[in-house]
Amino acid sequence: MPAERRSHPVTLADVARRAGVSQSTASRVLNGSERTVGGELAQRVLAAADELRYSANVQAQAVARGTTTNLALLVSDIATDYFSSMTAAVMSAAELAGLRVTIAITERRLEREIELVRDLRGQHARAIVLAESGTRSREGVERLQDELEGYEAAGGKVVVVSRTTMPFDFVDLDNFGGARRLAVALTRLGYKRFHVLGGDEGLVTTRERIEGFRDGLAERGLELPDSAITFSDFSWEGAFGAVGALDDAVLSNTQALFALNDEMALGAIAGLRNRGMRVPDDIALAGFDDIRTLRNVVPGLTTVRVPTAQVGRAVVELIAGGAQSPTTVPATVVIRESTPRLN
Amino acid sequence: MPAERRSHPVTLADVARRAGVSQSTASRVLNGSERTVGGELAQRVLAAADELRYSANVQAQAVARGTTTNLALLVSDIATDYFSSMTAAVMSAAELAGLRVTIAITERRLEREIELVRDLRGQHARAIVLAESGTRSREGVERLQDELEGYEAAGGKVVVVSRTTMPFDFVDLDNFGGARRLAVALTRLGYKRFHVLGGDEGLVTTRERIEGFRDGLAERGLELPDSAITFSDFSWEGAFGAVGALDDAVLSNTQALFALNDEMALGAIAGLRNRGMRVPDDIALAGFDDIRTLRNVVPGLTTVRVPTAQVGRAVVELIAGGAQSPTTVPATVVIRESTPRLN
DNA sequence: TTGCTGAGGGAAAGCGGTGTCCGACTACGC
DNA sequence: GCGTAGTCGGACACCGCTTTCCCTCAGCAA
Repeated sequence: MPAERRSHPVTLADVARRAGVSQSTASRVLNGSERTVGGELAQRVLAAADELRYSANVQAQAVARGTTTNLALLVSDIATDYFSSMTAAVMSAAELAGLRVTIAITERRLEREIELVRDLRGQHARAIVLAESGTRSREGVERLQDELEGYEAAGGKVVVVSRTTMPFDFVDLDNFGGARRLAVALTRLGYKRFHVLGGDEGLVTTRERIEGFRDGLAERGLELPDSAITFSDFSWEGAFGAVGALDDAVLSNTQALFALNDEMALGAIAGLRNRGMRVPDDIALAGFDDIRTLRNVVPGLTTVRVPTAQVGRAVVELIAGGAQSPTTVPATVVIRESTPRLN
Repeated sequence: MPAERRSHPVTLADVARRAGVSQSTASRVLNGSERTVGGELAQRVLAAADELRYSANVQAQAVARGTTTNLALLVSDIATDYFSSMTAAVMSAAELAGLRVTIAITERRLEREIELVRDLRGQHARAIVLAESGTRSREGVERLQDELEGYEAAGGKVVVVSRTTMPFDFVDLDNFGGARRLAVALTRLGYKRFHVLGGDEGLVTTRERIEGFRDGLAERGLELPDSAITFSDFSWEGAFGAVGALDDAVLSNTQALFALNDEMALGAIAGLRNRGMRVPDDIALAGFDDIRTLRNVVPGLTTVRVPTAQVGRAVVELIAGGAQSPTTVPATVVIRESTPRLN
């Protein structure tokens, strides 16, 4: 081993010195530039960089260039099938586009989101992606929106997923259409009496899925009264609790439950089991998202597939590809054993 | 709305100018410093910062200070229960310590890991956490280790989880002990004939769990011949395939399967179902990790719980808390219905 | 030759901060 | 009343890199 025991990082100046060129030249060779550098010098620089194991200080580059390649992804909870697969999708798309992803966890707390956005502005993140469905109190959202607009004014790009009420570029899941088609499919299987397990009442996603479902039923001449909807929140525990609290009468009168996402559907299964009811023997059940873990549940859960990979790609496209038009990602119904044909 | 339509970011100099103080003073007030600033001036700075919605440029701070607060977490695949909960754990512990986390996905590819480490060196990440079990080809590991040592020499901190063969600070899961206790518990339930579904053969985790299991059996006077181990890889698909390929004779001769992690156990269940076998009626099954999605599987899967939150805390402690001594995190056996008492 | 052009190298001025150093001013002891 | 220490602002030199601008020099037309 020759030497290089210097414990402090190798800088561009070191490389330049070693190659016997100016720092400008070294920079041009190593870190991409308009200008070209003569062949022989370029070789020397490359060699020096290699020997010294040079690796550019990205923070310094960011400062000098005035821009970063960081994409910030805001999710509410990463230890969840839906968000972790969304994250994986965004990350792999971002990688292709040469963007680095940093993940921030909002815990669904608005204050935290606002604080995070402000922080990210300071970080000069190139883009902020809000991956969770939004809209709680009207007023809170305005403050968040304010902060995001400040961020955009400072040169950042905002992309929201499934949160079309905000005035930013978005990627929309076809919640409405998916739920509508699910309703139609279920009625075709013979179901007529439904009960919906809703997520947080204020969320756009909740509303869209319910309205889509309603619309689909209407198409088939059926109604979904408000009394046939129970709100809790978008979590396993939420649905578990909601099912536990449901009236016996209600339950015995419904043929199929529609949980607004799979996580809830799984919670519902557990809740039902707790009450001595089995899916689909005693009641049918459908979810939404088609999360990965469904392959572990028996009988298979009927659901609506949301192609997260496609969402990831669309998001990055919006940021890096210069695509302007917002995208709506399709959602397709997947019928499995939890909703067998009736009769 | 007063003004502030400047589309370029507010800098510290702007704030200082507005407050009528020097930049040094503004810096001292806003971004923590040894030195104090007189009450009135401090107030003015704070007010100016607030009006301008100032947010410090972290890259510039990093350059000036020569250090960052970034922790890089290397995982092989984030869309997995085990890693996503590990990630969540590290993130929440890191947050408390004022560290930012960036996640990098290795896809279990050594080349990629090496490249990532080099990259991170350039990013001046404060620490790199290798969260996946390691050790493939001896030679490859040496190159990775080399790169990591370069990173440490440059002032970074390396922490490895469950990969004690490398010469870095580590947090160790008690794979050996957990598996040993599992073996003992299962034999106490009456099981005598086992088959193990192993992960990647070269991985430390695989070896430790197998050896622990073996040790536990030995304690009870039983043996685990090599022929009772089938290697595939640490994934649902791996176990699914392995189970599918198992000899009928082998299968009918074993009372309990031990899958080296839960993901594999779930794959095994699917594989067994495919062959018309049910757990636990036809064969018992145990896993390892106690991942979150187990709450969705019926009958409940016997497993060994690894407290990821604790791992996360230990990791961050090693980085930020100045704790020196490596930690071993306990693993506790959780018996559920997939391994009922025999007879 | 002269004059011009264009390519390519280097010096130096930033980028937005931090931290050192210096100097002014107050407080205090004797 | 003077020396001295202690506070606290501000100037300014960095941090590592990019980029502008200037300069040299080769190539080439007139």
